[in-house]
Amino acid sequence: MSEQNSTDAPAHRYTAALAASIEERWQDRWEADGTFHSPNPSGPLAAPSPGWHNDGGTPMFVMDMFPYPSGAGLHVGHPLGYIGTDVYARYHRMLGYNVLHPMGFDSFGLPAEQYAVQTGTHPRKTTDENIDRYKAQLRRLGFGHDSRRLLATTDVSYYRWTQWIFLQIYNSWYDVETGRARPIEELEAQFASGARRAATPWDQMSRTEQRKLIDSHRLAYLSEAPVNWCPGLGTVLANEEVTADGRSERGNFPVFKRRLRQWMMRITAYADRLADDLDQVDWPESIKVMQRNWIGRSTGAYIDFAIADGAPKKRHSAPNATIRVFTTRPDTVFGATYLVVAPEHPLLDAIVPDEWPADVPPAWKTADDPSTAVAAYQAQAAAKSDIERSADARKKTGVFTGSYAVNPVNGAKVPVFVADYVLTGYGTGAIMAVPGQDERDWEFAEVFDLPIVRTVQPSEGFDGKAFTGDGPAINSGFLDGLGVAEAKKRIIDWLVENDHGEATTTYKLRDWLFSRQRYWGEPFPVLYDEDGLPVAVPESMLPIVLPEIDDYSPRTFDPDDADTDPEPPLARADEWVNVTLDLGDGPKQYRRETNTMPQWAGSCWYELRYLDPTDEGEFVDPANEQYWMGPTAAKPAGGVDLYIGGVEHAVLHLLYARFWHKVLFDRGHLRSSEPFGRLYNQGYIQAYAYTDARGAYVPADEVVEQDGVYTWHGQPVNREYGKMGKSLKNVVTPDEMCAEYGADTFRVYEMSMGPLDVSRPWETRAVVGSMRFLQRLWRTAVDEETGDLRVTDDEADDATKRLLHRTIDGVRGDLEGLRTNTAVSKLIELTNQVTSTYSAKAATPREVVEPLVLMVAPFAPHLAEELWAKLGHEETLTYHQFPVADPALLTAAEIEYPVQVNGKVRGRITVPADADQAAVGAAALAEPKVAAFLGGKEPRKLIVVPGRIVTVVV
RNA sequence: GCCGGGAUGGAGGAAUGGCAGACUCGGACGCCUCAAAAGCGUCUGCCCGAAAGGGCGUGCGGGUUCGAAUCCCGCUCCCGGCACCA
Repeated sequence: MSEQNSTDAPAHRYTAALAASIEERWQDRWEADGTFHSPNPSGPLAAPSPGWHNDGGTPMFVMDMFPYPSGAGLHVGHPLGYIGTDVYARYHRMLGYNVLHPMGFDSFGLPAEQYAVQTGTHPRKTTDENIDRYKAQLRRLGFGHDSRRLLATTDVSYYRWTQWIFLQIYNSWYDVETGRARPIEELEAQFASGARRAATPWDQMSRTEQRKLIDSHRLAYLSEAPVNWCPGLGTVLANEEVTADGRSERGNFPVFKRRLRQWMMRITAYADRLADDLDQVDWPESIKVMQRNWIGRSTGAYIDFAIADGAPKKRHSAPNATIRVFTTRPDTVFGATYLVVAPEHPLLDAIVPDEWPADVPPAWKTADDPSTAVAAYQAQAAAKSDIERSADARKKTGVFTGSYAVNPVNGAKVPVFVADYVLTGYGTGAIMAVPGQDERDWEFAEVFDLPIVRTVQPSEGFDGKAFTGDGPAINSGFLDGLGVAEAKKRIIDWLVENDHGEATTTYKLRDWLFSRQRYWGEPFPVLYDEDGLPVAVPESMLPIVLPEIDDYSPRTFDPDDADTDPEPPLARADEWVNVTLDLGDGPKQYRRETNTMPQWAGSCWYELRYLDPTDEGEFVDPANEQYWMGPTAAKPAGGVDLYIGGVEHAVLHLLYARFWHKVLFDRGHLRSSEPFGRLYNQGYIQAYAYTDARGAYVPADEVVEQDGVYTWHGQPVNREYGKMGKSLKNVVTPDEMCAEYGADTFRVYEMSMGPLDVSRPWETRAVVGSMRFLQRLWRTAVDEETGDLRVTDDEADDATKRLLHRTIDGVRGDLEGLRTNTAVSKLIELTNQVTSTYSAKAATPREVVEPLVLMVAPFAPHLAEELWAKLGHEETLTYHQFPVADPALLTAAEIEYPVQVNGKVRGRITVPADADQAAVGAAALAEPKVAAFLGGKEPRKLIVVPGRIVTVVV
């Protein structure tokens, strides 16, 4: 040992270097032994595994929202949830559960494709490199993932099943009668047999007409949908990719709303079940609320308003002369003083007369004739982007159509307006306006000086305009005096009896636009025949593999030329696109679908593939799905036992995945009816970022703070709080933390920062606290100078033993509830107690060290394995039983009670734990300071809370 | 505007009707060291006080209770979601 080294830390202190060697060794051993392999009941992964409970262990499936493998790699925020699930999974292995804990990659996506467009590098290459990097980063953190189940959505062996599931959806229709999806052949059989009727009898339709009819019922269907089309980029864009002034976020090109033929998924068919089945899953209430709001179910009624005769020159016959409105307040129909239809309403053309009718207020005549006025307004509305519409929100605009309708309850002639505050996509795209009970209608009525009739008596003291509360009906004929709920029932009965409407339910949820003009996505297993009609690729021809191409960019156009059509990159792969295939009726020419699926597709079902990742015959073996995800008493809809991820996926991913799961359930492929039985949202780790005087970001790790002032190289900087990001120069990576402290320290730190579901700032300098904890723990069992075990078989002292058992009890409860931060603090307390009691002695009692090591194992698995081995155990502790508390040791022999006098603690007494309340009370009154307050008098009240406190009231 | 969540020391947080501030960072002082780092120990909510001790204190104002960070009523501010959905 050299002179300089002699003053260094002791040779066997738990340092980052020692941690690194321990961690690498155990990671190698776990991998070699297949420690975290979870056997399936059936199939290729059914081989037995070490420590597995083949005879009655309860299955438990724990997983994370899998990452997109970005080029930037992981920062310290990403693993928070992964560590949480790993702690939970390791803990449950030690409780005897059969735990499945996999990981994977959501690897289709735009960044790799954009990089490919810029550099010509195949997205596959970029993606694979990024995945390798992520794997290395994840391995360094010591996760107990079953490595055999690692999957990537870009693997052909994975996406062939994504395509297969698409075919299941495509080949299904939703039977409203039975409330579930059924094979499309059964629908065709119903039409063919006459059990179900179409407008034209089945046998009088051409084969093409028949196919179009069937196609219109599929759960995956082609539709002309308005989308954001950006000719300059050659692609359609998501709403999030369009700026407030209607241009592309990337490139700043104009974006046009265009109706294009796109694939849609009929998620709306499942609206009720997606809303109702939330009652069967254990999710945060806030997420359930967000999903319910997104689905947006509201109950009300359709009411039909006939167009009044007379004014229009064009004559109409039923049903075109009727405007059907949707309302949640049919009880207010007596106050409907006008109608409003959306600018896109299909009936608009038919009801607009050639001339203004007589007696129209001059202010309503915004043009020479009604059709000019309406056309101008329609053009103006069409030019507005969604964002502009909402920016103008509440400023009511519209024009009179020149047409009148008849209120069915009182025969009143009411004007029909067109206005953009009525949305075309919701309800019927038409409303009855009741300004007395609706704030928006009131505002519009003020603009056009329309009559306002109250139909609900406002509550006393009400001084607003529209009254939306409950109250007795007024001015409402036979409804007068009824409350809102009762009035609704009565008016709906009346509407039905008189054939003017019916009760109904509407939803905000829209069908899901499912195609993208991208290269790096799953190809659709769809062909077009010579009639241009879609034909499913037979299952036997899957997978449809992405073709190799030279140029990954879509064709671009003159940015201002809206009348162009997207040409996806795949459209240029001529040999791939144009094929001759025999689908059973002889070789024919087909053209392949050249759109690809959105990135959501792969994440819609990955939890299922984890169960059987190597199965080549099925997407998942039913026996495996039943075992890991089948319904149980505690989990009525089945699904993953714990799914942890960020709240940003509250709606889209979680709703789409539930939808696919339910289709597969309906089609008999699954026993679970929900994919995720329990969901938990971890918080975000955020960070401070610093800007200099010019507003440029400076490296956060070079900023120093003194007395609340932040400076960078001497110049003052401004502090912001938010995300971690490369451009913000505040990224801290787990790699850095592992190098500086070790993976175990990093894991402990992330678990101790606070509750898992709360967002909080990252603070590198605080990580050392977790390092110190592990160092102390190491030192209780290992001599820092010699590296020898310093453990004795002597009995531990009573106080330490009792604390140990209280800790066991507390840590079990905390881990069950995912309260990792309080679990860690309890382990630190116990370690501190052991340190202060035994560090000066020759050795620490084994009966304390062993359970402490086992309890630390879920958090710091490498260190725990190392100590466990040093303690003489040859087997991994992964499947060793978690310590069990001895109830006899959970309470102290004596209890110290604080004694309050009038709410303030004035003294303390120590009594035997088994003392009865009277004895505790007597001891409290005898305490000198308490007695002084009493001054010899009897207390007015004496309250003994067993085990807690004594309160005296004088 | 509507819906949801939140506010506790210098910082992260603990306590869900019973001793507010566990545990951790930071800070002060000390030990060890030639020295520094690491490590270890003591103290660390605020105010008065040399100390003993006392007073105040969980965003603000009320209330219930022997007792409230915790329950109830009324506000303020912050974060997230939705946003003309009839």
